[in-house]
Amino acid sequence: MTDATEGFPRISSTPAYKLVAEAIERQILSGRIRPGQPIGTEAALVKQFGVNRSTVREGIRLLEHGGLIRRDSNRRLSVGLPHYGRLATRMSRALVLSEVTFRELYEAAMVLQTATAEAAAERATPEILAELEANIAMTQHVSDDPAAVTELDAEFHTLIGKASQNRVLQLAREPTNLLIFPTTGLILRKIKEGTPRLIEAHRMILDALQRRDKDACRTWVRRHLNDWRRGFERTGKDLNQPIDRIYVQGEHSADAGAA
Amino acid sequence: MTDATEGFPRISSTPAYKLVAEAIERQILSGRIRPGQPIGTEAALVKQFGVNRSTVREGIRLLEHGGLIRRDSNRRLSVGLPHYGRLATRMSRALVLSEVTFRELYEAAMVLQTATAEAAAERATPEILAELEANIAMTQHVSDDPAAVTELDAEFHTLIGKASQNRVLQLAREPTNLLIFPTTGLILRKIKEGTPRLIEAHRMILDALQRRDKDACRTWVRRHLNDWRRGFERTGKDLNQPIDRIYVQGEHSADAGAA
DNA sequence: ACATCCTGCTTGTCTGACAATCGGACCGCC
DNA sequence: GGCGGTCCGATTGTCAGACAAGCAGGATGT
Repeated sequence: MTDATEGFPRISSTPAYKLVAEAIERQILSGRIRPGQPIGTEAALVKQFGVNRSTVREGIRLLEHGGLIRRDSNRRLSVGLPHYGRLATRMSRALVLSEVTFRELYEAAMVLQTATAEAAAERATPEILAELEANIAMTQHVSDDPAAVTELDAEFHTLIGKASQNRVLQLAREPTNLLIFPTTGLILRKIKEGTPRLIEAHRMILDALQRRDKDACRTWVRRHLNDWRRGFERTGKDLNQPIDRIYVQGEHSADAGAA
Repeated sequence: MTDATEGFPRISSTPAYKLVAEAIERQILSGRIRPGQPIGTEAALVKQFGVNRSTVREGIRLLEHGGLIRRDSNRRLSVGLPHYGRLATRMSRALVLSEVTFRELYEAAMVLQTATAEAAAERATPEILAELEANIAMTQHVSDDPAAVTELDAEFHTLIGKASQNRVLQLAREPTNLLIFPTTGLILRKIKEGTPRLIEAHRMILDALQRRDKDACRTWVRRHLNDWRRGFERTGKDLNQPIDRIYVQGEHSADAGAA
């Protein structure tokens, strides 16, 4: 005890792999390394940080998972922009796990979707309008298949997000999309007149976008979502119940490429 | 093209550490393991999965980073709810890295904050109203210190998020809060009349909340944000410029304990 | 009964190794 | 010269085994 080594407080119990992650993270966030630029190999990082490769690897995993780092085809490391889709998946997962109710979801979706659609009415480009048109045509074409319609519905709304040219809104809106989407499938399977109503709503929304008519846009988006809600209630469910666990997927499972 | 090799999906052998992560993730998402419940030790997982401990560790890191798994004081693993704050940090980081403009931020914030405030007007509890009141009093008290005012401003808006009792909105709104916040600091430092205006706006918003007056609420939130925008422009900046890199922090850096 | 010590268990880190894969150089053949 | 095939080095994914430090809980001495 009389020893000089006794009184020193714990400096920091932060494990080394976290320190490694932080160090690289700072480099990226500060802009010293730009997206797309390669990071050294594991061996190089080992030399730079003076820790073991296992430790470096654990640190790298963190960033890789966070999307700050990517491995391209060569399996080499490079800086990559965080992927919105992944983030949205994780947000929906968090929402489901905290047992958010359908009512909360509905309320938020109403706000976000109307706002996004209004922004889209201002700024939609001809290209996106064409994509929306194609989407509707395709929906009409597969209108017998609820699963396919559901998927196209989700795509439709994502396209509107893109049309808004506001990435903050897009990111905020995407989780509601992901969470509403599975329920839409259930509804369409149970309620026959759901699909035609959905298609009509999409048509009217697109029409409003083309005319740059924000009010009509708002009206039809509201109507569309209210249809969803009515359908939801007609399937015998309660808006106050939490979103079912089943609806959330792990973030590693979304790999089906766009056909 | 006439070749049969054109339609094959990309072969991608998923590395073992990812498989481990997915397996555990599925257990958690499906509800077989509940939040708070402990997961086996590393050694146990090694036995269950039949892979090396390094591999298990890399897999665990992924989930730990994603917030699905936590290490409590004993450093033992247990399931934990994803933390909203962390998610919001990561969202803002993604937005900054994709060079979102202040205009996008402003537009989204306008929508989200008004909607949140309206919801809060409906459902705010006396407890939260008291907290808001205390927050304003404190702001008044430190009105000489722009940094402190800024921090309290951020807290004020987070409280309104809580008052809305809509966690979807809350999560969607938080990133805009995080990103607007540093700029508010700059503005208050430069523009003297900023602080009193801010306090007045907070007062009026709280008043509207207490009267459950959604319209007044909306009006004052809009006014408050417009003040921010005017201040922003008066500091000589342009709404169309991307949000500065400096404003985003790594997610591991928030460690300064509350004094 | 209480304080103390010892003994595992668990995690964080390190050492060293090997197989598979990818990029590139090199070589032989048309 | 262009082409395909082969070999080599670099890099990653995975493994086996080891050790120090922190912590829990039981054994021990008083």
